[in-house]
Amino acid sequence: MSKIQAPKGTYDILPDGNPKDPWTVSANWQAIERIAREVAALYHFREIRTPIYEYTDLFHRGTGETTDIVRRETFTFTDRGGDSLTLRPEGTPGVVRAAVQHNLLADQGSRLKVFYIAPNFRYERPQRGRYHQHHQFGVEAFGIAQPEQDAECITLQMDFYRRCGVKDLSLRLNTLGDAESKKRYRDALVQFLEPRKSQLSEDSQRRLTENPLRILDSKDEKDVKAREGAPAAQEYLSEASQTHFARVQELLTQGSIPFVVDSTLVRGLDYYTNTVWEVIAGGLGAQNSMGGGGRYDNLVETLDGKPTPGVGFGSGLERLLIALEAQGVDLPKSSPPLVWLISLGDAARDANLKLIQELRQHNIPADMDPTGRSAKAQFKLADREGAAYAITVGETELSSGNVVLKNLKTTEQTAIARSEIVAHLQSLVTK
RNA sequence: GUGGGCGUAGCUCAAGCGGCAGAGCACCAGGCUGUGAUCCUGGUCCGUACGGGUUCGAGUCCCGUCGUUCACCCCA
Repeated sequence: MSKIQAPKGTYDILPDGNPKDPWTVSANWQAIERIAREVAALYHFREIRTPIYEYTDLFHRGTGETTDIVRRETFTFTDRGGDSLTLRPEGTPGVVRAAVQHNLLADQGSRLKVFYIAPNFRYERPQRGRYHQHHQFGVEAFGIAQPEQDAECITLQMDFYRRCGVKDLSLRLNTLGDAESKKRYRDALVQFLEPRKSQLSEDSQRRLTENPLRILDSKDEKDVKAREGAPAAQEYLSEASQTHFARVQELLTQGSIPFVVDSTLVRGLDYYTNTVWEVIAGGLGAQNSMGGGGRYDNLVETLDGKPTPGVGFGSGLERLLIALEAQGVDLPKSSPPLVWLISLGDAARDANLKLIQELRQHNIPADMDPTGRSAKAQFKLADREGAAYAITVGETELSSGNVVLKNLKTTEQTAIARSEIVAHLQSLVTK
C-alpha cells in the first residue's frame, strides 16, 4: 500500500475498532483504565506521569546495559541539540528518576506509592500482543523493605485482573536473593557452566559473561540440557533473603492468592533483587506473559538517590484485552443514554438547536443531524448511533408548543410540552 | 534478529489446473411525500498492498518491497 499508514508495529484505537482485535476499540481502553485507576486508589497508589522519552543513559544505568531490552530493543535518537534520547522501553527507571530528581525519597523513612498508565516502546518484530508501542498499567512502591509491600503489589495486580474478569491466570514466583546472594549465586552458576560452555546456545555463551542468570530461563534445548544439575539460587540465599521470601509466600497464602514457585524465573531486567514474579494468562499464544514485577532494592542508589528499597510491577494492557477477548469476557461499557433530536423543516431545526444546547447544559448527552434529511433517515441515524430517545419537532409541534418523545427501545411515543421536556428527560436519564 | 503463512470493496470473505472479479454486511435512496431497529426494490464503492517479471492472457506463477500473522528470540 502506497497510501500513508501508521508506522509498523503501531495501531490506531478507534470508536468502532475491530472487536476481534480488542486493543483497537476505544471503549475497551476506557473500561480497563477506569478499573486500573479504581484499584490503584483502593490500595492508595497515586498517579505519576513522566515523559515518554528520557536521556538514553537512564535506561543503560537503570534497566541494564546487558538486558535484551536495552541491547537491541530501544528506540534511540539524537535530538537537534546533540543529546541522545530514548523512548522509554519500560516504566520503572523514569519513575525512579522523577522521584530522585524531586527529592521525594530524600528523608529517612520516605515512602512513595505511585501508579501509571502509559505507553512503552520496544523495537522487536511485531506480532499480535507485541507492538513497537504498547501500554502498561504499573505501580511502584518505595521506602518499604518489608515483604508486606511485595505482597501488596502482587495482591493489587491480581485484584486488577479479577476486577477486569480474567479467568485463566497463573502466578509464578521466585527470589533472586539480595545483591550479595545474587552475586554469590551468579559466580557459582558461572563456575558450573563455564566447563560446559560449548554445549550452550550461542546466545547463552554470550550471556555467560554478560548476564549468566538469564541462561536459567532460556527455552533453548541445548541450554536446558547444559544447565541440568546446576546449583539452585535457594542454596545461596542469605538468611534475610530466605525469611523475606518465605514471608511473601506466607502472605500470599493467607490472602488466598494461588502461586507456584519457579526457580527458573529470572526476568529480563537487571535491577531485580529478592522477589520476582510473572503472571501468565490463557489465550495469549506465545506472548503469554501478561505482567510481571519484582523488588529492586538497589535501583534508587544506582540512579543517584539515597539507598531506598522499591518494588513494583508492569502489566501489558493490550495483552489483558486479548486475554479477555479470547476468554469471552465482556467488559462493562458505561455510556449514558443519548437523546437524538429530529427536525422536520428549517424552523424545527432552529428550535432543536436551542433545545440541544439546553439538554447539554443539563448534562444530558444529545446529538442531531442538521443536514435536512428525511425523517426516516434521521431516525435511522438515531438508531445507528445508539440513541435511547428521539425527540421529533415539526410544524405541528412548533404551533402546539409540544415535542414528540419516542423511546427507541420500546417504540413508545408521547407528546410532551416543550417547557417540561428537559426536566422529564432528566428524570429518565438519571434513574 | 531467524524461519513459515497471509494481503481481493469500509468490514468478513468467495473466485478448481493462469481465461471477462463476486457475495453478505455496511452506506445512500425509494416503497412508508413526519418514524429507526424488521421486510422489499434500486443504487454507490473495488480491479486484487506496492513495484517488477514470465505469458497471447496473472488475483492465481516468479522476484523484490511494504504491512500483517504464527513460531523462534524476547517480553508486556
